[in-house]
Amino acid sequence: MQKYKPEKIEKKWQDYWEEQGIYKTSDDGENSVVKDGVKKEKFYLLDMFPYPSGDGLHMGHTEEYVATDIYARYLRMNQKNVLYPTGWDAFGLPTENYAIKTGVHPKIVTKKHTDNFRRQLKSLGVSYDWSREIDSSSPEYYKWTQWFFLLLYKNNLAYKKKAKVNWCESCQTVLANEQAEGGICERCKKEVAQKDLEQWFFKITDFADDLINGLDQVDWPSSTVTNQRNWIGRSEGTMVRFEIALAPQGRTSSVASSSSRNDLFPQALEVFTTRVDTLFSCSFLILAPDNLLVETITTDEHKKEVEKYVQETRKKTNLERTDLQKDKKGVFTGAYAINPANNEKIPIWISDFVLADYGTGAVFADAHDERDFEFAQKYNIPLKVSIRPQDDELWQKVKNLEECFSGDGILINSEQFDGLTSSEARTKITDWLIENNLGDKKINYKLRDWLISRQRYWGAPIPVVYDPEGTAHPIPEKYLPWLLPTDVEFKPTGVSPLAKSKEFFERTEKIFGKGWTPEIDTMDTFVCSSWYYFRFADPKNDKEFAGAEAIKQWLPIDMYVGGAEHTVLHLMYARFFTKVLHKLGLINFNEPFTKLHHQGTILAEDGRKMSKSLGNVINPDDVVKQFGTDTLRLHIMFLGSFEDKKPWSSKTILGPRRFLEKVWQLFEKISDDYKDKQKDNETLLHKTIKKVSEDIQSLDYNTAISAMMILVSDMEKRGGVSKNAYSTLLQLLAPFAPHISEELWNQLGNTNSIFLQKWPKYDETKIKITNVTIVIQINGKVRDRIIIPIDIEEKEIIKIALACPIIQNFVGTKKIQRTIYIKNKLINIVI
RNA sequence: GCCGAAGUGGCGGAAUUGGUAGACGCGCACGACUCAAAAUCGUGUCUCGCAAGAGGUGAGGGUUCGAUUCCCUCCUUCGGCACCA
Repeated sequence: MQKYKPEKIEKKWQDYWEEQGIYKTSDDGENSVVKDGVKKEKFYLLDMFPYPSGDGLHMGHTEEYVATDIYARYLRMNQKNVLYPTGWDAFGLPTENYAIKTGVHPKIVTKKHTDNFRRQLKSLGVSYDWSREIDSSSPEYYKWTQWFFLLLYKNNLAYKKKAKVNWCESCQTVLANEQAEGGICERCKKEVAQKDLEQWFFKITDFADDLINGLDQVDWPSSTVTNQRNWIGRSEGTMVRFEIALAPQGRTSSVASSSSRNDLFPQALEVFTTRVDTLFSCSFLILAPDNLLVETITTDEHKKEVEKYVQETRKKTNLERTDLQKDKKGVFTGAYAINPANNEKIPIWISDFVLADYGTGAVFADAHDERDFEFAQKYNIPLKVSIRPQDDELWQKVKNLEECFSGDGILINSEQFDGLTSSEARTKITDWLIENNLGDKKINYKLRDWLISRQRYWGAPIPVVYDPEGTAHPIPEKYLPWLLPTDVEFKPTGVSPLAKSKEFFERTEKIFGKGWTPEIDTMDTFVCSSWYYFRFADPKNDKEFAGAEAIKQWLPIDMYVGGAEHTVLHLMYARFFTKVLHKLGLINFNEPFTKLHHQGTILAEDGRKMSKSLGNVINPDDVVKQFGTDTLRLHIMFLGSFEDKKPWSSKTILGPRRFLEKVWQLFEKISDDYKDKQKDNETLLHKTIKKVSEDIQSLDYNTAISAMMILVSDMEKRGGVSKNAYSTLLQLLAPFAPHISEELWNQLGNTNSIFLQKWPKYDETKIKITNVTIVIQINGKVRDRIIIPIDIEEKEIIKIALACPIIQNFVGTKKIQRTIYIKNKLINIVI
């Protein structure tokens, strides 16, 4: 037999599997029916489809796809009908930037990159069903992305409004949040400002509660569930109405002189709070500078100062505005409000630590909030307390306003509510406010509607046109796909590149009439990735985004795998789309991803992140070339637990390679002339079948590999192995190292692929052991071990244990206080 | 600051309804083979100790016959959110 040379066998079997259609999923027919007529159980296994970057596949991809591939192969060998597809999340900014730099069209760049990704994936032996490949930048795909936009629009879930966006003055373009991290433009390193623009939004906030409730039904990592909950940020509280006290000498000229303004003058202002128990100590109100009420309520006397402050905050960048270190500044408006709890007249201030777009853009302030406390001290606003902490020492300080107490406690200075606990008071005060028409229960969310407009080229055009009056009209479905024009300049000019397309505008006028113009923004690429998992069920359908039957057969996804870094947004958006479809009665489930796993990051050998700038990136292609695909697959799974981050090691990869060499060498030692039954260690073999099967199901691939290593070492030591036992070993190894397993399987004389075999079953009777090692402890310390037949009773064990010389030494004449016996495990003698 | 995850040999990591800590792999040491080296094989490898034994899973306490595992306090690292009233 020749030496193990992976480069000679791997390509061969990859081609063979593809020719034989081993990975192909069929919706019906042979593949989904077992011989006896029983329908195979479906399993939809999905990787987050990759963005095909110019760097090619990195180690994180490799880890993820090899892990799911092992799972897919295991499922198929267990007679599951598996849908395991992939495709390309191909729209996006890096490709567009590359086009700007080089002048090469993004379509050509994308083709180049996806070709490379596909080649790499195939060389890793990943068993995707390539007949279902999708590309989100192809018209066949984005036709349906646009269809989804129209669906949302028709159901009042898509709307246009003015919104603040990140604007880089130097680049003359809008930036995505990721490009404006820390308020600095990624490209020119200059500060990013806020700018108001008309933008399209999806009404994801309508589904806030559904998105929270659904989290109870899914089997996801708890940290991801928590992150989603925090992101939605549901908080229950109370809306309190404060009457505005008209200051008679105040707003004379500008407000009073304008009669229309006078009519509009607000009677009351609403404030959201989760701490209504502190209402009696409320000493002032603070509004966000961009709250629309600011202009109306400010008195002439304070007008100048307020305007100056508002101007200043408008100029601030995001970075400055959220800088916590800076102390809180604000100005008095001259206006007053009435505290509904005690009818006290309290001043209204403005400050930019109050956010305009959360709650009502106004807060009530008191001594029981750190920020309010600090603010009041700075501007000498008188405070009082209404919550008494348990701790007396703390109470002395709080009472004298030396320290802020923001926890729950007992109410004081709160009239009929005195003596209640904070949580009791929150209910009772709210009820009282409702009875007196002074407030309401209210639930607030941090979640905002999803801004999907992008002033970019490489994305799906928003299917909207404007009539000559500027009113938006959805494009009728029959004109989809609403094609992305090709006659554009990529160089950033401050407007969407589509604005420069002659063809695009001519097309619009031709179809809709003179003076009609197209929407020139494209959609956020997250829109494309919010529904792609439906498309795999029916990727060639040109009548629907996916046929109802196909959806029914395959969805929801049984296991979804991808990195933990972008999952809050992507998973949220994808769940939102599913919930929309469910609400509209188009599907009968409301969570798309039943089970979710995140792979841990593969760090560089030095423990840092792999990055081009650090020069510590390992390219999977190089590893395949040097060691072979099977070794790479085994090694990356053997590095550690799938969900933990772990450093790459170019040294320890020798271990898995040696292991495969041993498996290869072992072929020479197959002998059916031996009395195989005696030769094989059947207990170990069946234990290994059990261990590997269980570990694959829980993605504990590292320990599964370790179990196979133990089995192979044992076979080696015995100097021979039966063909049966060796065949079983190859079957266990096949999902992990498919090429070598298929090769050796073939050399055994099998004509069928190993992947058409049934997964080995273990025999419970062969695992059953007759002798066990019992640990003898004295006072909880291990002193000796004895091997005895299984299931011996305690009395018997004590007798045997006490007969051991070592134990006798320890016990001597001391009295035995008690003994603890754990059957077939240990005996602990307490003296 | 808040939320979450994690801290185990020289290194990557095993082990949890509380029951033999360090599986498996790398590295290292010694031995075999070799003119030699590589490769391969064998033996050993938590620390201290000749040994008997003692100590040991980030630190300190607690519960228990027994704690890497459960509880409390603290430290460190990583990830996410970041003035959300």
